[in-house]
Amino acid sequence: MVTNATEGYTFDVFKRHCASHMVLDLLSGKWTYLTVTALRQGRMRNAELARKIEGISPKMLSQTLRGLEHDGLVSRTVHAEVPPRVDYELTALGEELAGLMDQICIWAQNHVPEILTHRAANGDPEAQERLAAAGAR
Amino acid sequence: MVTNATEGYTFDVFKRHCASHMVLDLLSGKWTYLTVTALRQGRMRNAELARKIEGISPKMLSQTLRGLEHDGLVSRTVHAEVPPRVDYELTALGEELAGLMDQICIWAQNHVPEILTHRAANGDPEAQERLAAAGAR
DNA sequence: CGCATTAGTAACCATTGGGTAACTACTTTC
DNA sequence: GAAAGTAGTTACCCAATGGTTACTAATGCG
Repeated sequence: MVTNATEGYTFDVFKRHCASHMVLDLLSGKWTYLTVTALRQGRMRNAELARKIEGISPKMLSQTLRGLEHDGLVSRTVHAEVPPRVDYELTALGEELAGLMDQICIWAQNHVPEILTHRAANGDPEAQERLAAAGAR
Repeated sequence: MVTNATEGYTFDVFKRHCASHMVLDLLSGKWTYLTVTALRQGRMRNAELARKIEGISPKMLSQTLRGLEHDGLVSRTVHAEVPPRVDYELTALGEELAGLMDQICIWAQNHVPEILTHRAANGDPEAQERLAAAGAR
């Protein structure tokens, strides 16, 4: 159980119906992580994001950005120009979260070999292939 | 693009088919986060975890633990006793990740009010209710 | 014998998340 | 007048995720 520093809230992440289950919403979703991380590099347009995040469909990019905007992590600015220009930027709140997410990203990148080794040892064929490919290089 | 410190790997999280997409696998999944965080408090048995993580079904607990074990983040020890006793513990690798996840968890807890305010402003009825309930306290 | 306890797994179903493709709206340029 | 470029949305479909329920195995205890 944790007591919130600023307000008087008392809650426990492990309980259902607890507001901090929003954590899960923030982290889940296949594209949230990549989108937030991409925006760390600064303000970007829809098409730029689509190009950067390989494999994201227009629908999911839009949906993910809408979600982040909803939570106040990303701001969306429409410029009155032709052709239209819309850009997205992390808010201060978003920046904070992005920093933490980036830590995990860096950690993961540095431990890819270890995790692959574990997976391969447990019989994961994809991990075995990847390891073999990396070893051959 | 990031170059791995220990090996010679070069990869980019934003590319598909990149090994660091494992990040996503680690973070996604409704229960991974809670399970890892729960295990930060030390070695635990199946039933203890089930009690702690409110709402998790036996199936999902088992599946989540199996996944974490697969990746080498959690170790599973079976004791030759009757009734059977099995306990789970974070490995060194798991501990590291758990620490980072906890940062995000703490951040989220501290910013619940802000995020709820944003959501409420964007017309989210659940957020409006929660805010009203918190205000009344 | 039969029940209780622990730690599951298996089968089945409902929900949701995500992908694909097609379509809109607006204006400048050819 | 038609095409191109920008930023989307909508409809439709499939696959993955997760929930529910029922079942197993092993053994000590009354």
